[in-house]
Amino acid sequence: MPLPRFYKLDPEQRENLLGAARAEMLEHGYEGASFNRVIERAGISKGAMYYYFADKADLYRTVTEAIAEEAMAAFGELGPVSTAAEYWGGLEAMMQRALTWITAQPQLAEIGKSVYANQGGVLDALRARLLEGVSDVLKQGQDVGAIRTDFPLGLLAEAATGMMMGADRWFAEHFAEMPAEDVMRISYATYGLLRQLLEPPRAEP
Amino acid sequence: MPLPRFYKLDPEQRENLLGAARAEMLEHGYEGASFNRVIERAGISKGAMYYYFADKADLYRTVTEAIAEEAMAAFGELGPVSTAAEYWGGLEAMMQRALTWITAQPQLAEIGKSVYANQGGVLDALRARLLEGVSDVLKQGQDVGAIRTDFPLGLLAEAATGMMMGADRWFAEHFAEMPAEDVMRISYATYGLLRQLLEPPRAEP
DNA sequence: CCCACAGTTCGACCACTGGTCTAAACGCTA
DNA sequence: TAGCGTTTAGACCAGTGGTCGAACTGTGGG
Repeated sequence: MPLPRFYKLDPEQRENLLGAARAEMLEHGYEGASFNRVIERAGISKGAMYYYFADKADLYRTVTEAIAEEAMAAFGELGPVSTAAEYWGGLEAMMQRALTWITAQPQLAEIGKSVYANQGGVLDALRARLLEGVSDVLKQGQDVGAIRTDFPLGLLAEAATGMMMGADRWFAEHFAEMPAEDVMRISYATYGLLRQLLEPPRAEP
Repeated sequence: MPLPRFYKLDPEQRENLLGAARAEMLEHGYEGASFNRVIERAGISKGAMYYYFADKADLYRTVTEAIAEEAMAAFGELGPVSTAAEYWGGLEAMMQRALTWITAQPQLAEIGKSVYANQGGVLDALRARLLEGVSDVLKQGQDVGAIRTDFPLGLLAEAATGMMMGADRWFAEHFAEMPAEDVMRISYATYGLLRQLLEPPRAEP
């Protein structure tokens, strides 16, 4: 997080700094973003930047966390559910909201995905929080018998997230060359795939 | 791939160059590896290096492809199968071999995973080949009725790979603090999870 | 009034990165 | 030995993230 002084800065300047960093990341992606260019963009000196942020990672982390916050807000909450059917309905709606946000903000989503892909880097904490969010949702499902309990919760969360990321990658690569109705149909079916992965196993016949 | 001249180099020197690059990548990971250090390690001049490799990406790609080759060889083939039961047996053995290799070569595996995580970078071609391999194995399963056919093959491959990567991440984070028998049990159960994801859906009761 | 002092800003500078380019050394054939 | 393509060496380049001392600001006290 930024040094405490940063929060004593007038909001306009704060927005300016973070905005410059965000613009840079949108244009060049997380990896390609240049600290020096951010400084140039913000019209501030290097010394000043380092006066407010510990280092490059600090700045980027701050921006990325803000994006994650926006995403979370857009995805919304599951809300209270008391039956498995309600749960799956709520989850479907949530996934729908997520999908809408992702397609509306493809660049932001790209940054989000780089958080997920990142391993051992500065975004680890953020990644952990994301998976905690998923775990929480799954936990809710377990409480109403919608989600299987025969696996460690964290493992389920990782597996489910990984699966959805994989599916997302496939869609990103193919949805351009597909009729819209196929996209809809298959993406809905993929939700079914997720559900099948997470539901308690049916008894053997 | 390296410039053609590289293959006219005497094998010892070839091994030296690739070895230096590999050592550097093992020590610092794919992202952290420095081209200049590789040159230093190899005891060769920069001009010579650029004489044999187009650029940094070229060198790293070559090394990574070699590692992928080794991994593929270690995983082995599924072999001919004619029933679903045989298929799942063969796949289990294959996953077992993969797991063994990964735990024996954790650093190499780490590089392999960074290939998977990578998006839009120099490793894209390699990533595509990996998924093609997975697709081939799934295709074999479809032919004997072991793998569902109600999804595009590529999507299944991405989803399955993503799920396993997620699971792997969980194991990497938890297996240190777990009794070995739990690791075995859960990892075997995870294989069941994969199978459940990929098998044709059972008819509704 | 002005001086001291903390808080803030500036940009020159540093070590390092991947990449380019000239020039010399080498091996070979004529 | 002269000439020619191949190979090697390393100075050099722009760009990177990061450091640092000097300069500027505003404020409170003697």
